[in-house]
Amino acid sequence: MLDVRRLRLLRDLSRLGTIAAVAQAHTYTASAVSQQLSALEREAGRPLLERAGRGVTLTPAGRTLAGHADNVLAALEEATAALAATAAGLSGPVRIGAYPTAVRTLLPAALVALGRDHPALELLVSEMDPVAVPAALHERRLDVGLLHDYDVVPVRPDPALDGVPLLDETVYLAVPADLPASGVGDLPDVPWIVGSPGTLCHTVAVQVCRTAGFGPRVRHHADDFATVLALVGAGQGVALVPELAADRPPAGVRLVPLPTRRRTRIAYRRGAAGHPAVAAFVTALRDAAAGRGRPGGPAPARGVSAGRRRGR
Amino acid sequence: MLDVRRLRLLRDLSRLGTIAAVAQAHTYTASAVSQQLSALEREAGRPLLERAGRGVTLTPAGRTLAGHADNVLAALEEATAALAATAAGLSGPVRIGAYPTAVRTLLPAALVALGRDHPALELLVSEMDPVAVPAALHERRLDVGLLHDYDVVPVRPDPALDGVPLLDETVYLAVPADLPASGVGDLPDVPWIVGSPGTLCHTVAVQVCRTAGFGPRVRHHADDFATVLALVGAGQGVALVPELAADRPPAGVRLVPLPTRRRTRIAYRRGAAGHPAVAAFVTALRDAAAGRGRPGGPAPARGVSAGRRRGR
DNA sequence: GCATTGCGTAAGCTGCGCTGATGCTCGACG
DNA sequence: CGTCGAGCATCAGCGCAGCTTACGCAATGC
Repeated sequence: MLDVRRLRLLRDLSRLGTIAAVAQAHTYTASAVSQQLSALEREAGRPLLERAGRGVTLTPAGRTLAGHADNVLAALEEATAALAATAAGLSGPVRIGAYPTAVRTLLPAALVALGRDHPALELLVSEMDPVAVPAALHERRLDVGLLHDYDVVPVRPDPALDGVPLLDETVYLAVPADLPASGVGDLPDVPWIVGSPGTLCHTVAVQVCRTAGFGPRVRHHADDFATVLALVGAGQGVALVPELAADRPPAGVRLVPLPTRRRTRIAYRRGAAGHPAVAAFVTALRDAAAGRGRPGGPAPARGVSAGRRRGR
Repeated sequence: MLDVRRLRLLRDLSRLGTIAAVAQAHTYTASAVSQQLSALEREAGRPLLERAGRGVTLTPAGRTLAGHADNVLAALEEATAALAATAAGLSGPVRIGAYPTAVRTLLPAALVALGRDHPALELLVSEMDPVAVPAALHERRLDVGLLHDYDVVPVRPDPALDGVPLLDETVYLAVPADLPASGVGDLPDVPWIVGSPGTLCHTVAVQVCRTAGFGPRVRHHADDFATVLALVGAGQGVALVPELAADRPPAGVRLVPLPTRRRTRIAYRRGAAGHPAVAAFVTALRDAAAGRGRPGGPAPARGVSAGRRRGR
C-alpha cells in the first residue's frame, strides 16, 4: 500500500517544482524529501521523477500518481470533516486568511455572527495577500482563505483546493477629479499607484496597462486602498480600486468603472466543504457579503456542490 | 492529518469486531493494535471505541470514521490502479480466489485467453470457499475473487469491496432418479448430502430446508459437486447442485429446478476496478462465462460502473 | 572563472511502533 | 460461587524507519 505521507510529498513536488521547496514547505531538509521520494519510487516500482538540469521533473507516472494523491488527501480531509461533524457543537480553531479590504469590510459582521451562534469557535484571522493563500492552505496554516480571480490574470484552478464564489465586483480606475479619462487607454503617461511587487494587485495593475498597450509608470507602492485613494485624491496618480474598497471615495477622486471584474472565492482544502466549522464560516461570510457587489453565485448545499473531482 | 494505517485498523475493527481479530489479520499482536487505535483516538480528539463487556464497540464517531476510512483506502486503491495503468503492458501477479466448480469450468478458458493476450501476467489461482474471499481480499492475499449471493442467505454488501455480476444460475435439487419429488418440501425425512460445516453450500442447504419447514437430516458431507452427484446417483440422499456443476449429471440422478437462484459476482477491493490487470481478468472471465447460466448483467465500461460510493 | 542552487548519498542519532510480559475485567461453565 | 479463558490495556524494552548533518557532484548565473 502506497504511503500517504510520501504521496503528499509527491503532490507538493508537482505543485512546487523543486525538492528544496517541498522541504521548506514541510520544514524538512531536502535530503529527507529526496529519501522519501526515493522510497515512494521503490513502492511504486517505477521511476516517478527524473533529473532535469539542476532540478527534477515528474515522469508521466509521477504526474498520474500526484493527481491521485489529491484524491486520497481529499478523502482524508472528508474523513476529518465527518469526524468534526459528529461533535455536539462547533468548536475549535478556524484559521482564516483574507486580504486587508475584506478583513475591514466583510469579516467583522461574519465574525460577530459566528461568535454569537457558536461561542466555542476560535476564529483566527490573518491578513494576507491572496497569492499566499493557496500555499497557506496546503501547508495547513489556514483552514479557509479568500482568493481573487481576475479575468485579466488567468489562474489555473488548484486541483487540491475547492471553494465557493463570494463576490463579483466592478474594478474602478481611480483618477484625480480634474483628470478627464474614460478608461485606462486614455492615460498612457500618467503616474500609477500600485501594490507592492509580488502582490496580486501589482500584477493586475501591470497586466491591465499591458493590455491597454503600455507599461505603467509606477510612482507609488501602497497596498491599503484607503491610502491609495488618498494618494489619488492628492493628485499623485491613478490606481485600480475594486468596488469593495471604493465605498466612500474621498473628495477629489473620480471613479471610472472598467470592464475588468474581480471575483472573490472562499477557498478551502478539497474535502473540507463538509467540515461544520468551514460550512458555518462560508454561510456567515456569504450572508455578510449579500448586497455587497454582485453575489458570486447561488449558495451551495453544504458540501455537495463541492463534489470530489477525479484524478486524471 | 489522520494516519491512514491507523484508519485501516479502525476499519478492520469495525469489520471484525475485536482487536484480537484485527491483530491476527495484520499479523500483529493485540497490544500493537490497541496502542495504534489509542493513538488514532488522540489524533481524532475524541473517543472512537469503548469497552463493552469483554470486547470493544465503536462509538458513533468511530463508526463514521471507519466508514470514511473505506473512502480513503479506495482512493489509495485507485491510485495504485492508475499507476499500474501507466505501465506499457499488463504484467505482474494477479491473485485469484475462486470456488472449485468455477476453477474447473470457467477459469481455464479465461486463464488461457489472458495468458495468450498478456504473457507477462502471472496468474495465481487459489481454490477457496466464497465465504473466505472477502477476508482474503481485505488482507491483500487476493486481488480478485468470486463471491456467491444466494437470495436465501442475505449478505450485507461490504462497503470496502466492489464487483460485477458474473453468473445467475438455477439451483437444482439432485435426487435419485427413482425418488418422486418436485421440490424440497416433498422430502422432509430424506437424508441429505451437504457441504462441510462452515462453507456457504452448507449454510444454503440448511437454510433452504429450514424455509421448507424442517432441518435437513445430514448423512454425508462433500464439497465437490461431482462427488455429491455420484453419491446422489448411488441413492445416498439428495443435495443442492447449482447449474454450473449440473452440466452432465451421472445416470440415476434427476435434477429438479428450484426457485432459489445463485448469483456469482467477481469481487475486488473498491477502487481496483480501474486496475488494468483486474479489468482484463474481469472481461476475460465474463467472456468465458458468456452462455453459461444467465449473464449476470451488462458488461460495464472499465472501472466506470463501479463508481466510488460515499461514506455514511 | 567562481559562487550559487539543487539534488543525491553516507553516516549517525532519535523516536515511533513493534513485541513480550503483566494485570485487569467480563463472561462461560461446572 | 469459584475457576478458567478470552479480550483488552499498560508498561518496559528494543529495532528500525526516518530524520539531520556533512559532503560531493552537476548545472546555472554572474
